[in-house]
Amino acid sequence: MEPTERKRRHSGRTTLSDVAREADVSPITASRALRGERSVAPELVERVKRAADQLGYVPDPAARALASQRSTQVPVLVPLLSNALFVDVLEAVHRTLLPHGYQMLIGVTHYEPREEEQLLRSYLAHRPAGLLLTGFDRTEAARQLIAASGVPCVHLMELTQAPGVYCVGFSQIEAGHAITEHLVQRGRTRIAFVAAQLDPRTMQRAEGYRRCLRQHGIYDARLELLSPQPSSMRLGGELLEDLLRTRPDVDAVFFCNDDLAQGGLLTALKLGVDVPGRIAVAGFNDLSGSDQMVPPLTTVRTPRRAMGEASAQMLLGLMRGQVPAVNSVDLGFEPLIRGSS
Amino acid sequence: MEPTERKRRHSGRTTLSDVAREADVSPITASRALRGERSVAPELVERVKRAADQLGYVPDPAARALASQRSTQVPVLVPLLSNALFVDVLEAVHRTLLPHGYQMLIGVTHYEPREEEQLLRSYLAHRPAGLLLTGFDRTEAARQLIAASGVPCVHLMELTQAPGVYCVGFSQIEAGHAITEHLVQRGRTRIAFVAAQLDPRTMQRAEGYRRCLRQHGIYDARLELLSPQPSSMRLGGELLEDLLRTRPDVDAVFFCNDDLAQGGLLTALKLGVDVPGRIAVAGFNDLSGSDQMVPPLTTVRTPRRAMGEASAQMLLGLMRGQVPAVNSVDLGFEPLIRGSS
DNA sequence: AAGGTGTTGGACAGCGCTATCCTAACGCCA
DNA sequence: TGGCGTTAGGATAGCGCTGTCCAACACCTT
Repeated sequence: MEPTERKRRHSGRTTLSDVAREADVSPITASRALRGERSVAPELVERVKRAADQLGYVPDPAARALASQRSTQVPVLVPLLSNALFVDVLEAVHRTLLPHGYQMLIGVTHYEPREEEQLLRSYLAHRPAGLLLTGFDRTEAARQLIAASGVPCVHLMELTQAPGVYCVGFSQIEAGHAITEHLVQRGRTRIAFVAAQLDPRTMQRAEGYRRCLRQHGIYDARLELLSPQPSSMRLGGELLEDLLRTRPDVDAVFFCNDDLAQGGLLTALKLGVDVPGRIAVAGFNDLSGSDQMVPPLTTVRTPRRAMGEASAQMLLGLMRGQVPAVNSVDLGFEPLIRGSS
Repeated sequence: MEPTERKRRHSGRTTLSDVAREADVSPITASRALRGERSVAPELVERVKRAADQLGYVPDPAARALASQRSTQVPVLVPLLSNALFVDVLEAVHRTLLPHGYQMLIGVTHYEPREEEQLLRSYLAHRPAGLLLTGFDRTEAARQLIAASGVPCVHLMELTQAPGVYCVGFSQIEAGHAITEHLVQRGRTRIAFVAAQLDPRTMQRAEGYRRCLRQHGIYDARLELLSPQPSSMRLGGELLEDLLRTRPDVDAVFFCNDDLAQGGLLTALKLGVDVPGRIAVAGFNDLSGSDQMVPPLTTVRTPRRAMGEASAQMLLGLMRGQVPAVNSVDLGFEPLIRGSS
């Protein structure tokens, strides 16, 4: 009996050795030629690439990850998928990473730092190439996990100047301030803030709202309507009804996002409340449909696709070992003044 | 010089061997104990599990994939992320697979069979544990890739009775038929079909629409308004305006999805067109906001979360090597009659 | 009691790739 | 021309896990 044939488990796939044999070089040279790592004679590179093409060679990511201690996976952790905001970010990230050979993995935290920590633990076991996280609201354990892993990491949606922390976003506070200021400029004095979900970024917008109204000396805490429930159009409508009933002198509302604002607008329409005559309405994020509302919704355009792309680009640099020119990329925002105010 | 220490590349992570040593068994026994594979004495299993817990052992997916020729990744290919429909499906799939240790990978095909084939090629190189695909519209090469890979595969959104093909969905044709029938029952005779994107499922709904109207002898091809552009609220509004101008006798519209229908409703509102008096409106999918419209949108509730969950469950079975009781799971649909008709 | 059958633990090798070290060849300068 | 630094290819040995075969043993049958 030939013991040599006993343990073949070869899967039949084309391996690097096949390519090397075809190109008549050693497997290591083939590996280096394909990765563009270290210098290999141009002629050999050419030969190897041709052989790989010809054999239809696709590197085995598992083997590669095992040998190099690094995969091509990039987990992206977002609070929700039911918010178009994050879906747009994800789409942009995905589109940016894919051509460079990186796989985006989606993780959903439901705004729960505990869940995020859990996800991090499991994703870090995959030896990810990089990491994209939403905001800065996480457990201390999570922070340590990330630091200890040494995996490059970029933060989305918010900004910080903390050293060694990379982030791409815009100032939620300033954005909240800007849209509130717009309502003030329209002559409104009883401006409400209506919010749901109450995640950190929502609360930063609230902070911008407060600062603005305090500057103008017209801040009134009773005009804040905060609900911990998940955001939805239905809830927006309900909150507007509440508001009109309990604070009848209100003359403007800043909804913390467009879901709520759209629901609010439609409810106003149903109730026959004149917008913007009786009450001006502003939203946040410029989600799909806001421009189609009746009247069209005043809101803040936030750079979600740009954030996705810029954060992915920054991460690509970090994964290559480059040090970015700046730690913090502010992509700004743009108030969109439309018919509802 | 000690040559033994020359090539240590150990990453510092806790490995199976560490666990085995701690539990005082061989690594293989530890492996089997943790996977529940083959029979291992209950006492040993207990000991190994305790050791693993204590050391915080997390198996290395790359090593596992390499050795077993099978990863824990499940690519899910959908046409778009910008449609809430698919996001809901993905969310449900994700939620179902995660507790079983499988990772969902998202692929976006943009309704292009070529792109799908490309994605399949790259994902299959990862030796996925399973595969979830949208519909049946793909290249022959893609079909062969899937078959040759031997990877379990479940199809979403549509149904077929083809042997050896697993699918979870509902009858798009019947759903299109049902909502059209409803408009007929409301006494409408000039019923238009307005569609965008024109993917296979949209065309199946069109087919249901046609069959229904032919049965009633009131089919008129000039009442079909088909646009290849991507679907959006804005486009829905534009198409409705078109329709009212060029087919002034129209008395009902079936929009192929709620995006378009919502845009149509808001445009009607803007133009002062009475819905449902002058024209009845129906949509498809019951997307978020449809119930908040003015008037609330008549539509078809489609089982997107259920499809995501059921397809993932079916795939879990297939990945375990089980043969499902049925190849084709019909989850049905539900017409939601609301104010717009 | 001898032989067959099923169960349980382990040794071994290898999945496909790359990090590390090594060596030979090449240039450069004084 | 000799010494030295630099470059390019290759040999070797894993990365951490599991498939395969084997051996030991318990249990049962005739």
